[in-house]
Amino acid sequence: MIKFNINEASPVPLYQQVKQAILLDIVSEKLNEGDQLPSIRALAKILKLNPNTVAKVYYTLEEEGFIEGKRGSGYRVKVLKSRIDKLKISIIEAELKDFLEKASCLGFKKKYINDLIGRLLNDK
Amino acid sequence: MIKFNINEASPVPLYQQVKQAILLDIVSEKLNEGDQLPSIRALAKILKLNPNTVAKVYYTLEEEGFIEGKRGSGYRVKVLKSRIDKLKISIIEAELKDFLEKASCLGFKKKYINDLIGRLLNDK
Amino acid sequence: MIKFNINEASPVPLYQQVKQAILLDIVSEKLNEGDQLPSIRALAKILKLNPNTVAKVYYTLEEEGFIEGKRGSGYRVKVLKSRIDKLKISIIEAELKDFLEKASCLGFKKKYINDLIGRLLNDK
Amino acid sequence: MIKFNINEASPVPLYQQVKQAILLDIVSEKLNEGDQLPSIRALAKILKLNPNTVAKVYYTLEEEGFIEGKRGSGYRVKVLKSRIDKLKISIIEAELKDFLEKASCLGFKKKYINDLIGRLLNDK
DNA sequence: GTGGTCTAGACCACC
DNA sequence: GTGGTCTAGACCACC
Repeated sequence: MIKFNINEASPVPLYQQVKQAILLDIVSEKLNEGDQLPSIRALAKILKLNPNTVAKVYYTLEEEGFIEGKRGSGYRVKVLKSRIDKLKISIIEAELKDFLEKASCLGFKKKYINDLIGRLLNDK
Repeated sequence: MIKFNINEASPVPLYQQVKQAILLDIVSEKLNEGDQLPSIRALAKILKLNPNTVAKVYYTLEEEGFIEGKRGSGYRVKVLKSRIDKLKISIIEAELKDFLEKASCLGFKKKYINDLIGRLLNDK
Repeated sequence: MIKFNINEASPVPLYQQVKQAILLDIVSEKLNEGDQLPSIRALAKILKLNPNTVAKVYYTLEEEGFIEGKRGSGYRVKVLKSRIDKLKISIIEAELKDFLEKASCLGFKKKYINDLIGRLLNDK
Repeated sequence: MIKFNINEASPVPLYQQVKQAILLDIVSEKLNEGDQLPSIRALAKILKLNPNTVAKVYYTLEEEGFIEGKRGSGYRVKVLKSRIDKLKISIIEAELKDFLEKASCLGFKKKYINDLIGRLLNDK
């Protein structure tokens, strides 16, 4: 089951939060080619959202080619392994650049960051 | 002068983007205790925003204790060095945890991440 | 229905007057946990105020933890009985201290004040 | 010396706060007929206000007949004992009515209020 | 329908 | 000049 951390107070629209959660599961291969997604109504019930909001999620994911809907049989994941691998790398590099930029902006030295990373990586 | 990268298309409200930019300059000590901020109207003109929007930025920053305004004489930075140091560390640790969680969620191994960090840290 | 005595001429901002009126009804338990407040637009119409002004009232009451708003479904009262009881007492004691201080400052004797209170209390 | 509790954050304009403080001293007979008031500039310096603001105070107090200014010799208190006595009583009665109304609005019983008053009156 | 953000522009107290 | 309040009215996400 997909893990949704919906944050009501966030300025990010709910439908985008839901979309990101599904996308993350596709990219991390918890959801795979051909997997069935919950129905709009079912997911709306689970997340306590209006079905319109969930419909918007599926509609935009379909537009972007990550899932595919058929009348009467719901939505299924539809995505190439090669596309996922590219996405993964571009996501993680962008995130890391972001982090390093912030760190340098706050005045942290390479050594401090390296130590911190070492510590947190081994905590896990 | 504060660097503002306002993103009109972002779901993050403009006033929060401006607020974050100022906060970043306070935390990174580009803005220091006692420094005068541009007047509401002046900043509004620079950023091509409505004065009300900038007023909201200053008002909420004041509520959170980072700046202080006086009738007739504008806003000034008002923040303790010790508070900044704590903030810095908590920000960078939270960002890093976020990043590492995403990385592990996407299935990247420690080694891969470590190599990537090494590469990007030395690029700079 | 909440009773609003808005005084246009007062130096107290309109939004604070409205806020105080609502707060008084919460503290005096005319408004109770879970009660729905009128929508921003409805209340603005009733009080002949701008919706922004009423929004500010609700926003600040929410910040202080007295009411809670949800997108699409409006604001509701959200306050613990125990908090109300404490508030009541602290309000009435502060008001009374204020009054007694003024009275003593103006040179009224205990006896005079006591008689006056006795008279006014029985008038009611 | 007059005691000024100026509250910068209050919505009550500063000039009205200063005016009230002076008026209270006149009514409580700490300032008496003929007493010299500090000069506009002197008072402005003490209160860290702009001289314009203090000038407004004196100007409106003069308009209302409580003080009188002469070119070259500053302002003096000018008020009849009978007027003060009437003022005193009307002030204290209005304050008390206000207090009792709030108390009854908050649901406090006569007995509770009486006890509270008894307690606070004897504290002093 | 609901609240949240935003613009344009006014008036006030204070400097 | 400065900030604080307020109106009129727009557009968006969500119900």
